Amino acid sequence: MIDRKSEIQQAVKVYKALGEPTRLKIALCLTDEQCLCCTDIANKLESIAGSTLSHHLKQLTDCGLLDLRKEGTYIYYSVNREVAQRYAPYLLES
Amino acid sequence: MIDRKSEIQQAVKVYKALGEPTRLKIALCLTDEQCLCCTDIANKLESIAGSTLSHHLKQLTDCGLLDLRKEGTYIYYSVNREVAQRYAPYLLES
DNA sequence: CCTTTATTTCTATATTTTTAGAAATATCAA
DNA sequence: TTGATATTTCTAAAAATATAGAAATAAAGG
Repeated sequence: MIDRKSEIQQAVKVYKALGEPTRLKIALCLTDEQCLCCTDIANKLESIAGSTLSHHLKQLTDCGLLDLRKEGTYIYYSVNREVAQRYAPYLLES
Repeated sequence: MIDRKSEIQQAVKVYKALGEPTRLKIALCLTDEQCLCCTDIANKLESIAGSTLSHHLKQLTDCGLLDLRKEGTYIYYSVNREVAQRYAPYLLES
């Protein structure tokens, strides 16, 4: 049972997550590349501290926009297509 | 000629505008009601200062998400369906 | 012209967010 | 166990944002 209020709250979280250039870039490069780990993503962005990236990835996963899969020491991130489709299908164009 | 970079910049602006509860509510009530003036919108939100509302409406129009039409002393706002469709069709659900 | 109403701009304050260094945790491999 | 790499958490500082009061602007009507 998802009520209107909590749905709006998720929408706010998703849009807040995407409303920051670094995080939008992360989301866009994950839709291109399907699945990347933290270090791969860091390499795609000019220069970013690991702790900063971790913080951004947390926001993107907390709102449901990214899924993650742990594999040994690595964590692979990918876009949750259902959430993207609902709130920001723009991400899935290309 | 819209290049990739400025397109991403607009996307960031749109998502930043929607990533704040008051502004998302404004956008949602405009998609419901088609067209409202400042004062109408203020009445739909529990309590908000005129100056604050003005600030939010500016952000929503600057990113292209809202259109406005001046009529005498009044300014009527409405959702730009093209922009909403592109970046956040969620707004147009009903 | 004066008054009223609608809206914006200016200014200041409080809150949130972004950023990254340093230390901590986790997993793997030697 | 030790060492190396991946990632997170803690902490603090700098920057951005949200909010609203007060003054300013704009349009309409008397």
